[in-house]
Amino acid sequence: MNPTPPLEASGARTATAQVHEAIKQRILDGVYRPLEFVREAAVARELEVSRTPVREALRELVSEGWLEAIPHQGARVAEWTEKDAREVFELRLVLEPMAVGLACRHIDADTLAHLDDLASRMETLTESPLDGAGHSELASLNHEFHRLLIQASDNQRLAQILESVVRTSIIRRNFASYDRSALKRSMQHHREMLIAIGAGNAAWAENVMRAHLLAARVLHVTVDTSTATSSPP
Amino acid sequence: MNPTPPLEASGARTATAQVHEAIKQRILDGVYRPLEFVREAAVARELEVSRTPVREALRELVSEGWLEAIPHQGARVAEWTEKDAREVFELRLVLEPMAVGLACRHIDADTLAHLDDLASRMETLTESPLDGAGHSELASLNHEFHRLLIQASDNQRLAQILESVVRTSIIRRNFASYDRSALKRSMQHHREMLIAIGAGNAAWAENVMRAHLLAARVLHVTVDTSTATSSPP
DNA sequence: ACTCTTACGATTGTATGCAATGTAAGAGAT
DNA sequence: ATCTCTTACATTGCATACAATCGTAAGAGT
Repeated sequence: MNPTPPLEASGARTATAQVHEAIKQRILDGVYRPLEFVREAAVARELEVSRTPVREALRELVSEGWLEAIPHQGARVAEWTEKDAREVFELRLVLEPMAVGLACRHIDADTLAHLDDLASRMETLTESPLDGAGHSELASLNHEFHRLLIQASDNQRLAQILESVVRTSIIRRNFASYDRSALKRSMQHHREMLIAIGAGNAAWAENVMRAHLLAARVLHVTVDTSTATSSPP
Repeated sequence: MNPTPPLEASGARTATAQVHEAIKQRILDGVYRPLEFVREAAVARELEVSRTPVREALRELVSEGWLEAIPHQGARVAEWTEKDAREVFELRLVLEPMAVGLACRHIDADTLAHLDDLASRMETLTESPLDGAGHSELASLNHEFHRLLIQASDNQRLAQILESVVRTSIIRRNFASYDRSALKRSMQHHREMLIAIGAGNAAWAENVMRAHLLAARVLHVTVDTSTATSSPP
């Protein structure tokens, strides 16, 4: 699924993997801001390792798109532009429907039950007004819902691509801009997708996913409706 | 006076970049075979550098999917299974039509002319019987055609994803299994796509691309089942 | 005031030594 | 013979020292 950081039991990983995680977390937390350089020596000092594992972690993060490398100058946090947001949405709009379509053929009962549970917990959350922590938990559950759905597609490459594409955009995504009706509609989409998948109706599930993403896009960015891509037959 | 991005286009690249290229070439050439470990010390000796740039190049190649890393054991050439082939085809079948669809809106006259030239050269090649070198050149032109089309989509992430996805499958792809009619049909697809793009008809172009890929899959699946066994010496 | 040169400091790039880890062969016991 | 434990070896993981390179700012010359 995620090939780059060698995934092991979270106790005895290598130093490189730990540094990798730590830097990624700092980017997500906004400690390192866009266009800011991540200095090898500074990270090494703070995490109490040598520069070697830091360098290797930085190279990996560059390959994953978190940082951009400038030879002999260093690695800095990738900037997030309007064009990036558009690119990611275009990709999600094609890949996530593909994922649910494939999931219709491969999903097992346990996964479906897990997804159902996640959907229920999100619905419960949205029944009362949300504070900051509520928004944060909702975002977390939502991310897990989409991640699990993607895994169920049984296409490792698709899963890896989507994971990386979605995670880079997740930084500035939350539900703060959702009003009550938008929230309820979003939850409804989740529920409807599960029903379509349970019925083995791929086309239904795919189109609900497209509606789900397009509805979210309206809230997150200013949309040029002419950039819509046609759906496969 | 030199606004050109300081990327590795120059001849005086870093040792890491050179090692990266060298190893990639050896994988493509079959010097390193699937599941074979690429040893740091051996590569360092042969390329006359230390283990450090080799290690960094290996990490990058792992992130790009050329190798798989096993902690404390090394990096080995990723295996290519039937499932891999299926996954890649599923992705191309969705992403390449998307790319041509987007290209319909963003493409410029120069690129279109370049594509036209590539299509013509391929057609010329297929008019006479092909030897090994001919197949190789056709494959090269074909790869360049698809690459250029993908670039024209003006979606950098899509381009990067497709480049990596297609590259890993290109190793075992050639036109040796194409009979005369299949070759001509393939060339016809290229030509028709360019006409559809020139007319700005995205749906047309997308569907020709799907047909193009599905037609190719039929031939490659046949090839795969007959040559799936392990290799000679 | 302006431009070009140059020296310096900061940072990355590379080499090498040593520690940690996994693999496999062999000795000893059952 | 088979199993287990030990041990030696090959390889990766990490730390440190040194070299190469870039950006900057001071200074000479015009």
